[in-house]
Amino acid sequence: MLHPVNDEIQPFCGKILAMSAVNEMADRQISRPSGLAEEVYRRIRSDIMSLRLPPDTRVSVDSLARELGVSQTPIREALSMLEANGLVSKRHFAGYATSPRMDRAQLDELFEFRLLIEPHAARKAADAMLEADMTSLGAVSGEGAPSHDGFADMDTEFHKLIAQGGGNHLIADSLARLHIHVHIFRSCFRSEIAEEAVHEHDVVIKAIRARNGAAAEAAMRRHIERSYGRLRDFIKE
Amino acid sequence: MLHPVNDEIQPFCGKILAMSAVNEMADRQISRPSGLAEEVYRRIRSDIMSLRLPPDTRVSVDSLARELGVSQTPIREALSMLEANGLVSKRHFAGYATSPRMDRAQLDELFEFRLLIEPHAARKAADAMLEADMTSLGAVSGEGAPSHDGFADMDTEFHKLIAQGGGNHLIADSLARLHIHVHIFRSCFRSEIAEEAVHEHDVVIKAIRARNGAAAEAAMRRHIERSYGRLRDFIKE
DNA sequence: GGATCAAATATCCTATAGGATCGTCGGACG
DNA sequence: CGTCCGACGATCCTATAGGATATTTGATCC
Repeated sequence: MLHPVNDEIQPFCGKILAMSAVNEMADRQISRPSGLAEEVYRRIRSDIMSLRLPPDTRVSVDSLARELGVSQTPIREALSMLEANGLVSKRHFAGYATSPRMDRAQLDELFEFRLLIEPHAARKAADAMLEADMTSLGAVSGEGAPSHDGFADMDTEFHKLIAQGGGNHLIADSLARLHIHVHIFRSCFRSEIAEEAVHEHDVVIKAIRARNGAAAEAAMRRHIERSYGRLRDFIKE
Repeated sequence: MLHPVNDEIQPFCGKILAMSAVNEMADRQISRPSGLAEEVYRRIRSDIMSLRLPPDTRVSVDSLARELGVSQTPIREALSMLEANGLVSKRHFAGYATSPRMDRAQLDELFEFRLLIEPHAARKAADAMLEADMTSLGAVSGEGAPSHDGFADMDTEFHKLIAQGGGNHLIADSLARLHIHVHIFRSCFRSEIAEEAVHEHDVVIKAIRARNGAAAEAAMRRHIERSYGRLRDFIKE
C-alpha cells in the first residue's frame, strides 16, 4: 500500500555527505544503502523493458549472479518482486522466464483498464496538479523526439506525471505497472513514432494547463482510444 | 478465502505417499509443485489478514524460518513478494515490518479507486458472468453470517466473484490486492457486522441475476459509498 | 522415419557458516 | 541533568556444498 517498489528511492540518507565531502564518487559506487536486491530489480526490469531480455526468455539465477557479480540471494529477491509485478513467471524446478508477449485478449483487458483510470486521473490532475509538475509536463511535450526510445521515455514520463498529478498513489502505481507492459508491447513491434500521439499529448497538456478538467478527461480518453487502435493492428489473432 | 492453520510445513510433501497409487485425488490437492515460497507467502499473508501479525509489527527472517521449519530462502522470497504487494516494507539492515494501518488519506485514495473500478466491474458482470459463478454468488448472500470472520469471508468472496465476473483479470487482481487492506482495516476496528451491507449485497446480486447492467452499477456504487461512510467514522485525524 | 525410453545436464531448492551493518543500551563526561 | 560515545545484540548479506527435479538429448526399437 505504501510505495511498493517505486522509482523513488533516496540514495543517501545524508549522513555520509555530512561526514566528509572528500569523495562522493567512490561512495556512489560502493555503498548502496538502498539494498542490493533493489538495484538488481531495477537492472533486470530495465533489461526487460529494453528487450535485452525478450519476452518468453528463460532467466537463470546463477547466470545472473555471475553476470552481475552478486550472490544468489538478491537475485532471488529481485525475481520474486518481478514475479509479483507480472514481469516474470516461475515454474517449479524449471527456473524463471520473462512473461510472454501480450496477446489480443490481454491487450483488450489492459486498455479497458486504462480507459477506466487514466481519463479520471487527467481530470483530477487538471484540478490538483502542482505548478512544479506542470512545468515538467511542458518539458515532455517537445517535438524533438527523433529516436524510438526517446519517444518511449517521453510517453512514459507524460503518463506518469499525469497519474501522479491526481494525487492518488494507488492510481499512479497501478498505471505505472500497466505502462511497463505497453512499453514492451510497443517495443516488440518497433512501432514507428506516431506524430498523432505527440499531438494528442499536447491537447491533454493544454487542457491541464488551462485547469479544464472536463476537457482533459475527454482528451485523455480519445488519446487512449486512438492509441489502442494503433497498437491493435499489430495483432491478428 | 481460506484460513489454513497448519502448524508445520513439510519440506518433502508427499514424496513417499506418491509411491502408492491409492488416491491421486489427494495428490492433486496436496502435492502442489508450486514451491515452498508460495506456501510461505500464503501463510504469512493469512497471518497478516487475521491480525496474528498486527500492522506495524517487525518480522524477522530467521524467527519465521525457525517457526515454519524451512530455510531462509523461501522466507525471503515470500517477504519480497509481500513487499511488492504492499503488505510489508523492508528497511535496509533493519528487517521487515508489516505495513502500518491505513490513515485517512490512504482510506480516501483506496475508496476513490474502488469507486472507479467496482461499479464498472458490476456492470460487466451483469452481462458476462457465467451461470456457475452466478450460483456461487447466491451462496454468499445468505443471512447466516453470525461471526465477524464469517461476514468478512463472505464479503471478500462477494467482491471477488463480481470482479472476476467481468472477465478482466487486471481488474480482478487489482481489486483483490486492495480488498486485503480493506479487510485489515475493518478487522482492526472489530467493526460490527453491518446488516446494511448484507442488504446492499443482495441488491447488487439481484440486479446481476436480472442481467441489468445499469442497475448493478448503480447498486455497487451506492454500496461502496455507504461502506466508505461506515469505515470513515473510525478515523478522526 | 517416427516414437519411446533412459541417461545426462542444467537448474532450482535447501542448509549452514561467517562477515558487515544498523539500532539500542549503558556508562562517562561536561 | 543532558549529551556523547563505545560495546552489544539482532539482523541482513554473502558464499559454498549437497540433494532433488524438470528438461533435453541420444540411442534403440517398431
